[in-house]
Amino acid sequence: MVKPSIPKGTRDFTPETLLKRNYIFDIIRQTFERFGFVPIETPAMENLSTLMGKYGEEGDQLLFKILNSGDFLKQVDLSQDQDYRKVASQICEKGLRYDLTIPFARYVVMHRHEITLPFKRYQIQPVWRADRPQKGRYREFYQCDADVIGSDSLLCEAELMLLYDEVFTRLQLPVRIKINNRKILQGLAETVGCSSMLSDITTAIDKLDKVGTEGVRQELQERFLPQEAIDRIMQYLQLSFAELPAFLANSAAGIQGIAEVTQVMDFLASTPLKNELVADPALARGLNYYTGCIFEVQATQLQIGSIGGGGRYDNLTGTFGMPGISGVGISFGAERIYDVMEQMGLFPEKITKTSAVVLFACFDVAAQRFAMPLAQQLRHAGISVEVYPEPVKIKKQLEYADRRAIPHVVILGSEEMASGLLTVKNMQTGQQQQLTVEALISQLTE
RNA sequence: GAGGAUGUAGCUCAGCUGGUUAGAGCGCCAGAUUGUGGCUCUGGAGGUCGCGGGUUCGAUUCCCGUCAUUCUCCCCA
Repeated sequence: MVKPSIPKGTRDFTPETLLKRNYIFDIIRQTFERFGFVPIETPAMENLSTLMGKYGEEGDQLLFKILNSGDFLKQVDLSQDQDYRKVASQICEKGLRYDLTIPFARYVVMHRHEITLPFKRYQIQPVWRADRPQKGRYREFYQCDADVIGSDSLLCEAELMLLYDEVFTRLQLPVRIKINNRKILQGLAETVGCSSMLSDITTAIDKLDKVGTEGVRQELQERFLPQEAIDRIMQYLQLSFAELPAFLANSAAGIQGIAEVTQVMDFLASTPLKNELVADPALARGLNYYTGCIFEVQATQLQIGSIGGGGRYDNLTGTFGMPGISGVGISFGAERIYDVMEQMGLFPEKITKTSAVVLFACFDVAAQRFAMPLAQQLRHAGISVEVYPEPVKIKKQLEYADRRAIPHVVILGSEEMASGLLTVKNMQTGQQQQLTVEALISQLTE
């Protein structure tokens, strides 16, 4: 006998869980479509050549690689000591996708002739990372991405802010949306005389919420920034957005970044958000492919890290031979949104219930045969119906209805078949009535 | 990659400084109620104490190893 198990960091979803997850996905999907995004899907596996080198050194390590079929050892040169990475590249040509952005870039290039720019796509699919699982972190998890590719306009950024606002409003989950611009951070790096260390600075600043100002200072010291630069960065972190122009006055990039954020705000001037939108100079985001505006969403009532993020990237398709295309996108962290909503009790009561509204409980096979056309009649009236498949004791069948939270049970035996009147039991009140099918239907469809 | 914690019934866990038939709650099954769920009562089933080795007269308990799970850091969603 094999002890049943699933791989580390993966999950089965129970009906209760999946009904709640789908509630979130449905709202996100509907909102994407309301903003004119169209769906695509890409394969779970991509060629490793598509994925490798796109997520940094550590990213390559975190890719799940798929062993070639057939006699994969035939190709391998084991005559001398080899780096395992080299061997891996000889025996694996495919890998599971790590995110939805790179496959999308690949998709755009491959389908360039059938795509009309600007192209607005959304994609809700699982991704895989060979990471060590932790609380709220899995090896298989879903991403919900929407990107606009082929437009430089900051109206896209503004609309994405409205999209975030709409989704979290519908989920009744209060959030703070932060916006900043990579060029502002670049301006900071220039201003403190460390342009070449931009990514060190952004990864350090990114931890501000987690480790505090002293933690950031320490992080910067470990990354060997000059003391003077560190002092000025600490000074920067205290600034409000309004104070940035003075601080970044000598950086063309910095001024450009401020202008971009301001313009996004201008686009939103006459469509106020229901949630908080703040320009936050301290917002960094680790990913290095962002080049313009960057966003992050946090739940305001719970400390749980970000539940969404995104930004503008230039030239994402460049590595696939299609340079000069700019895009901007956002992502929803479905797993964390779920956790927050669960903790705050935001899932509507009715989605946690079973789908069936009526159960037919039959005494014997004759009653079951009698029930079949009645069940169909109810179903055609739009009512979800189950017929209990075994002619066992009514006690047993009522117990089943009780556990599945099915609100109505039709008890069917010789008496009902003779009279043509159905015995309908309301499982909440325990009361029973004798009804014709028509009366039952009209009662349930009121 | 580094460090910690935990593995006992289907689930959540108790089990004293090592001691003879390893317990509880919940769940499950049956009955009280042969055409009626929840509540109650009665009875019942269910355990290689993760696995391997060691110490001992004796190990669920102590030691070592191993596997699994989980948490923190790194990184990320």
